[in-house]
Amino acid sequence: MTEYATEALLFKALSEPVRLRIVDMLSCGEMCACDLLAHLPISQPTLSHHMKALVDSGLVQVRRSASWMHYSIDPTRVEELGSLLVRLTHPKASCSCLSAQDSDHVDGPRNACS
Amino acid sequence: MTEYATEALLFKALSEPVRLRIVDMLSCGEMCACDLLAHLPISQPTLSHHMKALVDSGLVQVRRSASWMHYSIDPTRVEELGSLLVRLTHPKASCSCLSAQDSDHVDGPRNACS
DNA sequence: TCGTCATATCGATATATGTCAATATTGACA
DNA sequence: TGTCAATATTGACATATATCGATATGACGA
Repeated sequence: MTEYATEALLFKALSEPVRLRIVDMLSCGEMCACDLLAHLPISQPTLSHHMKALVDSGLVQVRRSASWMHYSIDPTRVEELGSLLVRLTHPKASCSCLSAQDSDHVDGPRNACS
Repeated sequence: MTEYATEALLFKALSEPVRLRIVDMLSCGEMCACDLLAHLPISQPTLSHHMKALVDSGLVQVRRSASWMHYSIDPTRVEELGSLLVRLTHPKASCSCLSAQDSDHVDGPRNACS
């Protein structure tokens, strides 16, 4: 499962309503933390917590100007997430279940169910 | 935040490494629970738990044949998620922070930070 | 009807995380 | 250096959820 842990973090970053709203707000351009805070029903520490999650995921970039933190969406990273979504869901020739290495099960495939 | 809660559930469904791997396995075609279980290092109740999460999100469809549950990806729902990602991250004319209705803050925008 | 197999649910537990108040840190400026 | 504003961190708490063993349900065949 190790190989999927990193990729799951990208989706996890967007799995909270607050963070989804923040991303939506950032989609119209760079915003500083104080402006985000002014339009969100959350406390300052909570905003800081969520911004850290978004920045850690790489989906959001941060630029410091004096005391202000300016956040913006990283289009490259978003594009990567889109590609990941396609890669994970689009039909492929070889099934990944055959190449999975970290399964505790060592027995082969059972008789196929109808 | 209510408006984003439903959409966040789609990303939440993909925010766990196990579920991401399951989706990857399903991307090559329909699989039954027993086959998924045979290739995953998790217990049967845990698999059932994760499949319920995926089916509830709508990203995975289920088809019953006798005692077997056959799971497959719903391409339509995946497409919706892709569109959602674009909609949330792509630059737009009107910033959603101006139209947000469920903020506890009633004061207007502060002085813009540099 | 009985037994078996596939899957779902229950109950319990551990971990993760969202949230806030309080406090610390950082940078700008006098 | 001292103060202030913006942001980060800490500590505490509540909730969510991932996980498993045990058990229940449901379908099929003998």
